[in-house]
Parts: sequence; C-alpha cells; structure tokens
Amino acid sequence: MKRFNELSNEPIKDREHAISEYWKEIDLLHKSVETRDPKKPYIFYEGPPTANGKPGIHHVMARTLKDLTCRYKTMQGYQVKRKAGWDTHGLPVEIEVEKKLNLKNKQDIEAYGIEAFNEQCRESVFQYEKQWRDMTERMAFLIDMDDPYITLENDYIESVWWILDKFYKEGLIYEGHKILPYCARCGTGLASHEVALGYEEIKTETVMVKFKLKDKENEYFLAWTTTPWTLISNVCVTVNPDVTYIRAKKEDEIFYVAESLAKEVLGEEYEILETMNGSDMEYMEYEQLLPFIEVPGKAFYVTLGDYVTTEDGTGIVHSAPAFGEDDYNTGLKYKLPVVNPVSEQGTFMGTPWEGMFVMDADKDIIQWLRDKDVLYRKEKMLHNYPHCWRCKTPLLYYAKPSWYIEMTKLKDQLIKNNNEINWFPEFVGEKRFGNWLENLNDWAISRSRYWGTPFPIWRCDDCGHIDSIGSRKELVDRAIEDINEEIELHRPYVDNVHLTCPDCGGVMTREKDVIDVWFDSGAMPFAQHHYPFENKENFFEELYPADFICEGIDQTRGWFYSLLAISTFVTGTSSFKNVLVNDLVLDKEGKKMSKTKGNTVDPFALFDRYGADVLRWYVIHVSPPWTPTKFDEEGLKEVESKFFRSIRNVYNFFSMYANTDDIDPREFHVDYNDRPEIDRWILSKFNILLKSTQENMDIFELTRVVRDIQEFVIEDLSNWYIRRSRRRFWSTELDDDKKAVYSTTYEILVDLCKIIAPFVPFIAEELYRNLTGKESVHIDYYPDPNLELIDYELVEKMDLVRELVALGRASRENVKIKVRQPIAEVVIDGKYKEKISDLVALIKEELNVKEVVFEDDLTQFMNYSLKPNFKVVGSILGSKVKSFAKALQQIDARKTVEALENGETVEVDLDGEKTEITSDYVLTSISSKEGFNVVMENNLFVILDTQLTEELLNEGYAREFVSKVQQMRKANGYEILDNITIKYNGSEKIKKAVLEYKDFIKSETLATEIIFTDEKMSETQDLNGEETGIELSKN
RNA sequence: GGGCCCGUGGCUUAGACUGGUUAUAGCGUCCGGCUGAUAACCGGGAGGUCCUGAGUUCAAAUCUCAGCGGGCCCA
Repeated sequence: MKRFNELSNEPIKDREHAISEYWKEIDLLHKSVETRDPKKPYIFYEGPPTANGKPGIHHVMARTLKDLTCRYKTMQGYQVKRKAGWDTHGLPVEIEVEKKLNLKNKQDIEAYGIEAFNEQCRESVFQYEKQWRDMTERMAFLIDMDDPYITLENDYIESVWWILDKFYKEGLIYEGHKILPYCARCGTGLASHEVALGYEEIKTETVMVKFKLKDKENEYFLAWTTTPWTLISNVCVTVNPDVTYIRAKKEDEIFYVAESLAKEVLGEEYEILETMNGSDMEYMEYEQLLPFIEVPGKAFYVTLGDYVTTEDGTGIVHSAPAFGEDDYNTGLKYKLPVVNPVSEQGTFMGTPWEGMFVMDADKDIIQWLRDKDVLYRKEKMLHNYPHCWRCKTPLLYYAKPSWYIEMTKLKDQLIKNNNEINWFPEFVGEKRFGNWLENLNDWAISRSRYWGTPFPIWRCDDCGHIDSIGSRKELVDRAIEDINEEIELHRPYVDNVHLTCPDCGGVMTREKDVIDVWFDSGAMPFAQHHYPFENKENFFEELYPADFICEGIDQTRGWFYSLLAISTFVTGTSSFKNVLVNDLVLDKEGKKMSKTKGNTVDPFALFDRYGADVLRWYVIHVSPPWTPTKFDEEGLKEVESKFFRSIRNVYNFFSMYANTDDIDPREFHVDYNDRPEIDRWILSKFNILLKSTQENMDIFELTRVVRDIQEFVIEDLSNWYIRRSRRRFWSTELDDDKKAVYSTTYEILVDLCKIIAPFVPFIAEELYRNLTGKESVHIDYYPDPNLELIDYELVEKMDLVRELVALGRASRENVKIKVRQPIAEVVIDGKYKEKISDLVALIKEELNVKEVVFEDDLTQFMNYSLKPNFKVVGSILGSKVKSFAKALQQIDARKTVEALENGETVEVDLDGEKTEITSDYVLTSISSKEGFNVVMENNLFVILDTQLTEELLNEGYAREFVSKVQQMRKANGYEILDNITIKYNGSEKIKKAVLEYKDFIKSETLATEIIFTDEKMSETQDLNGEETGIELSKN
C-alpha cells in the first residue's frame, strides 16, 4: 500500500487545473474566510481594475502580491475577506466606444445620443470580464469575483453622492477654472495621456517685455514669456521669493531683473542701484502692457511663485491665469481675475486681432510691442510643445469652468495621516507622495463628459441657487418629475430630473458634469459596502480601515491619493494602514511593455508552459516588488529547474523509500535530543529559516523570503541533508536512526509546504495533501519557529565542515586524485579540533580519507602575516593606520602573534612614536609555503597526503569496480532490490583487489556471487587504467 | 521643467541605512569530477574603470555634490 502518493506527472497546465477544480469543490474561497474568527479581521481592499482591457503580466505581479499577503494572513489566523471590484467609468471607456462607433468628438457623441452612447459604454466595460476571471482562477488569486463592487451600480453611486454631498454641505466644493490642454480645432480638451502622444519640437518666439512701474518714469520690470499672445491677458508678473533681484540702470532706463541673469540680459554695462529678494518685491505695481481688455478688480502687481526659475529669461515671468496652471494657481492665491479673450475656436475676441488664431497673432503682437517701444528683446527658441494627436494643431492651455474640492484646507491633516501609514517601500510615502502632498492643489472634480458618476449638484435656472443631493431618497423627495428610487442614475436620465428651488420656487437643473473617476475608486472603502445606507453597525469594527492594500507606483497620485483624500475628509483618518507598492514589469531589455512595440508577454501562454506557481515564484524571486522587474523567460526556466525540481525530488525520494519500506513517520516520534547531529543541524537551519521568513514577511521583504527558502531547499535540504542521509533511508532495520531521518524529513517537508503556500499555492497544496491527507494547506496555520531547536554553534560547525570539504575537493582536483580513490590522511588546522571533532567521520566520508589529522604547529607549511584590524584601529590611530600597516609587515609575525595571544602587549614604532598594541589591533592571516599541496581560503586550509599505498590503490580499484557495477545495474534496468551475479576478468591487480574487497562489493551491489573467469567479455571497463571485463546477470 | 527610483563581470542580482583594504551569489561559458533520489550534483578557470568626475575621510561600491544614462509620475 502506498502511504504517500507520487507527484503528478501530468503537464503542468493540467496539474494546476485539477487543483483549481479541487478548490472549487471544497469551496476554498469561503472556507478560508469562514474558518477564521471574525473578531480578528485583516482587512484588504482590492484596487479595482477596469475590465475593458486584457489582463497582462503586470497584473499577475500585482495580484500575486495581494494574494500571497492575504493567504499569509489567513494562515496566521486572521479573517481576510476578499471582495473583488470593478472600475467601470471614465474616459478610457468612452474612447474605446468612440473608436468602435467611429465618433470623432463630443458633437458626434451628442448627435449619436447620450443614452445610446452610455449603453455602449456599459456593455464595453465587461467585454474582457471572462478573461479576467480565467486569469484570476489560473493564477490562483483567491478573490470573490461573484460578489464584487461595481462602480456603475446605483448603490455605489449613491454612496459617492453621499460623500460629495457631505463635501458640499461643509462648504468645500466651489466653482473655479481648470487649465486644460485644449485643441481649438477639435473643440475638445485632451486627457493627459492624449497630450503625451503629441509632443513635438517647435520653434517659438520668446520675448522679453518692459512692464512700466506705476508712478515711475523709465523704470520697468523685464518679464519673459514663451507665449506672446497671452500678454493681452496679463494680470501680474511673478518672481521667485528666494531669488535675488537687482534694480539696475542701463543707459537712461532702469530695469528689474534677477541678479544671476543680469549680465546675460543687460549686457556688460549697467549700474546696480539696489539689490533685493524676490519676496521684497511682492505687490509692487505696474501699468497694463496691452490696454485692450478691462480687468475687473485689483491687478497688475508683483506676485510670488516658487516655480519661477533663473535658467532662462529674466527671472521675472508674465502671468495670465487663463492660460497656464502655475499662473492660474498664482491668480487663485492672489484673488486675481481670470481674463480670457479667446473663443472656443482659439481666436481672439475683441482686441485689434479679433478673429485671428491666437498663435498666428504672435507676430502682429510683437510688432505692436516694438512700435510702442516696450519690446526689450526677441529670440527664437526650440522647445517641446504638445500638439493634438489627431490633427497636429498646437494645444492651448485654456481655462475651463470646473468644480473643485478645496483639498488645500485638509492639507495638514492629509500630511499627518500620511505619516501614520506604513509604506513599503518607505520612500514612496515619504518622498514621492509626501512631496506631492506638500504641494497640494485643490481637486478638480468635474469632467464635462458622459460616462461617469453624475455630479449631484443642481442649480436654479432663475436665481442661480445651488444645492447638492446626498441620496436617492432625497432626489425622489425633491424631484419635480414623478420618479422613484429605481431611477437610473447615469446621464441622460438623471439630467432630466429637476428640483424646485427652495429660494425662489424656480426650476433647478443638474450641472451636466460627471465626476473624476478617481473619486469613484477613492470612495470604495465606503461605497463598496453602500455605506452609510447599509452596514452602518459593523462598519468600523469589521470593514474599515484596510490593513493592507497593494498597487502599482503609478497609483501614487491616483488611487493612493483619492483613498486618503476621501477618507481623511469622511472619517478623519487614512483608509489604509499598510500599503505595498510595486513597480512596473518591463521586458528583458528594461523597456516598458507596450502593444505597439510588440514586447508584451501573454500570461496565459506562460501559465500553459510553466504553470502559475513558477510564474509567481519568479516574479517575487527576480527582484523586489518595488524595483522594476525585467521579465525574462530564461529566468522562469531557471527557477523551475532549480527550485521546483529540487523540492519535488526531495519529496519523491522520501515517498519512494517510505512506500517501499511501508514507513509512516506519523506513527513514531524520536525525541529531538536523540536525533543525530545532522538532523539537529538541518532542524536548526530550518527553524532559523522559519524565524527570518516571518520577520521578512511582516515587512514585505518578500524577495528575501523566497531567496532564503530556495537556498535552504536546494543547498541545505537537498544537496546536503538528503544527500548525506541517503544510506539512512535504505538501512534495513527501523532503528532510531532511521526513524529520525524519516521524522526530520517529514516534519520539514510539511512545514515547508506551509511557508511556501502563500507564494506557490498549487505545488504546496499537492505536497501537503500527499503528506498529511488533510483538506488544504491554505486553511492550515503558518508555522512558528521552535527556537529551542536552533543551535547556532552547530550551524557554524557544519558550515565549517562544509567549507573544509569543499577545500578538500579542490585540493584533490589540484593533485588529480579522484574522490573514489581513498587517501591516507588530510591535515586540518588544529584550532578547529575541539569544534569539529565529532564531525570527523563526515569529513572522512566526504573526502574519502582514512585519517583526519589536526595540526597545531603550522609553521612547517604556513607563513604568517599580520594586517591591521582596520575597523578597530582606524578610529584609534587615524592617519597613522598606514604606517601601522607598514610596521606590521616588518616585524616577526609569528612571534608577535604568540605574544599577543598570551595577552602581552607589543610595542611598534609609528613614525618615530612608540605605540603599544593589543591583540584586537591585528588580524592574522596565513598563507601556504611553497612546495605543499595546500588549498586555502579565508584562513581555512586543508593539506592532503597524496602518497598512495598499495592498500589504498586496492581499495580504489574495488570502489571503482562497485561504481561500474552500479552503473551497469542501472543501465540493465534492474530493480533496486534485485540480487545479481557478477562475472569478471582482468589484470592481477584487479583480481587481487576484488578478492580483498569481496564482501564489500557484494553488499554494495547486492551480488550473491563474484566469479572470476577467463572468458572473453562483451563489455570492458576502465578501472583506473586497468581494463576489466564485467558482466552481470539477475538471479 | 519638477519630483522620485535605479545604474555592480555577457545576463539576473547581494552588499549601501551603520565606510574597513580579497565585492555576493546564481545563470551562461570553458575544464575536470561524481552519480542506484535528481533532465541532477561537486570542484575549478576565465570574466569587474562597482555609470563618470569631484569632494569628505587614514580608508568610499557604500557618505556628499555635479554630470551622464534608464525608468516612473507630474507639468
């Protein structure tokens, strides 16, 4: 009877599929939640992907991180709910549909009909849902796709409305302007990713112009601009508060200019009249330059802005709030008017240039400036300027009316809350996100688009009174039309709902805008549970805030911000405590993957070829999540052959012998103290691993974790412990030693399954179920290290032995004596005698030597030399370190060492100064004297006795003979337990050796008889240069 | 234009916070060995301006500054 099943040899794809099916069968998803205590929640928020694109390899990366963390926490006993989510609104969806329907702009959409258009958007959103589901299942992302939150649902929208209403009621929503990149020809604003498509180098005229100071003659601010046409809309000039400016006389005019640019701007000859900081110039007034527009309110004075640089121009910039974001923000700060004489078609209204496209008017405006003698200088400059990706027209930055949330009022609290968040890695929160919060602007919340959460603001057609709506019930109650709560909340339906104005009794109409999709996703902590309309009782106990979220670094100003912004306002706290940030997945050249470059990787093909486990292990193994992952398929192969084959082989080896011998380690226990040293060693190593694994898991040092585990499995478990212990597995008698090796191997394998389970759920499950017969590793508990089993001294000892063995092998290589040839002795430094004497047998076997000799007096083989112990001596001797090093080379190293070891101090001469040194000042190193076969490294060495006696040579022949027979057994296809008869012929040397070692050969090869014959053999072997015929037959 | 991250043999990387004189390991490559658990394994060789330059220091892959190159985000 087989106690331990063999591992499946089906193609990886089928193997993993079968396990997926099993999980469905036992309903692992719900079981993993229900077996855990709801009083001990670990809350995870899924950042919603949009389903209108195919899942790619970077999603596998992000979802592996999410999944493994949730599995890990579940195994630690926490209850981790796994609600999926879909992001369904937004411009990308609209653009997909526009392409599909061949609509070119907003006019086309309106002509097509908003109702029909939005219907198409709704359908488009779930176009790829099946692929997403497939991927989720194949990569074993344990998440509930049957009960997701969906941002387009009425319940979701209602919660979003509730939040917006709260913002409005607290006076944090206001109307303003947003500076948008705008294509005048297409009549449409462009999204940032569209802008990025159209950058082109163009030549523009830049001008320095003279703004005349108020009430002063011949005194001017010299201001610089790259867009002369915006000068008409000028309302202020801006200087950097921290830059030094001068007031200088040149000929008979006086100019203000940045000190560092004065030479360049004014030439060599000018006289400095005054020096001042930018901040001193605030509010100095000047006269309007182009007097074509009436500017309401106070304007035309100096303002301050950090963004003004002294790299180009004059250090003073002209500002027109309608046409630049920095300008706009400055205007806002100084309550300056937004002056916009430009039509939606990009032409001037009024002014002498009425009807001209603004950029074409540059030349004429410059001429006008020249005529009025206010043009100081003009030059052409090359720079990168965005163009419309459709029609190549240069874009204008243009003020569009927009609604804002006054986030700047919450700035201090946002910063405070951010400091409470644990960011992994830290620098994203501290630097990238922290800096961004320091420069926070108000949140432009409205979009004049179609497919999105409608903005719940109504305005009275008559008196202009504004109200916001915070729930469906409120909408129904106040609606003029006869509607109920089932109303579809999207456009155009909601546009048709009007309210009665509480002030004048007039009709109120909804603002046509939809809201920024980031607001949708940032509202998810509340909206996913339809809070506060539902789940109000248990919200703060069981549903909020998240202990863990995980997304890409591109979400810094996206989801991470919108989550923090909304929750800070709603609850005063951050909605997430820990956030793991991952960087991009690049191709193996380090280039971004993109469809147009054709360097994308299809995750499904990789699942087929290598399996999800290999892919998951690889993405964590190759580099830390927060560094860009260079994806290389060769790396997958490496991980597969190294790690996965090793762990499978360890199991196969164990199960094969356990099944053959009918041994079940669960039926006995050997006390740890009674286990052999090598068992206590591997258990030490393993418990050290368990300890570091948990510590690293908790700080998301996941790459360290998988590398440590992989190292342990390959080097310690497979290549040393199992290899060293092979004979113990097949020993005939079930004594304590044999029990120990089975117990140790079994215990380690079972716990190993558990610690790899979060990373590689499939193979862990297969091994676990084969080993334990229990239901699932994923509902078992994560093992804690047993600190009592850690013996650091033993670990150090074994490491030393392994190093010595490695040196011994290298030494054999040098003298060309193969390991199968026994040698008489090996000499090892006597100072290790005490430490490793009980492992001498192991060294003997590994190096195939008869004696291990510890030598105290190394002077016959070794030279001593001394070096400063820099770390110690550096701070004491300082600059004298170099002469100390020189001095050490000159004194007698051995005598000095002896004296220091006896606790004496030694005096050395440092630049004529006598200095006493103690033993911790120096490090001793040894090097081999010429003429010995010494191999050494890091002060460790071994010396082989290379003289081979006849006796040793005989044993060498015998071992060689055994080896050849074993190879032939394997080649002949004999079973491990088959008995055989050996016939051989050969030289006298061979005959003698075989006779001498007859019993040894018999027992090693399971031969019942070894017969010397004179017959001609069909096969001959080379035994250390002796040709020998060998034939086997099965008994 | 601004912010952040990165740059270590042909490739993937450790080390950097806390400076210490022989820079880590794997892959690949070449040579040799071993094998009745392993499409394995073991030993060795070749292969490095630690992106460049300057500075701090007795001492810099590591700290500072400047530059170059790559990436991301924002303009």
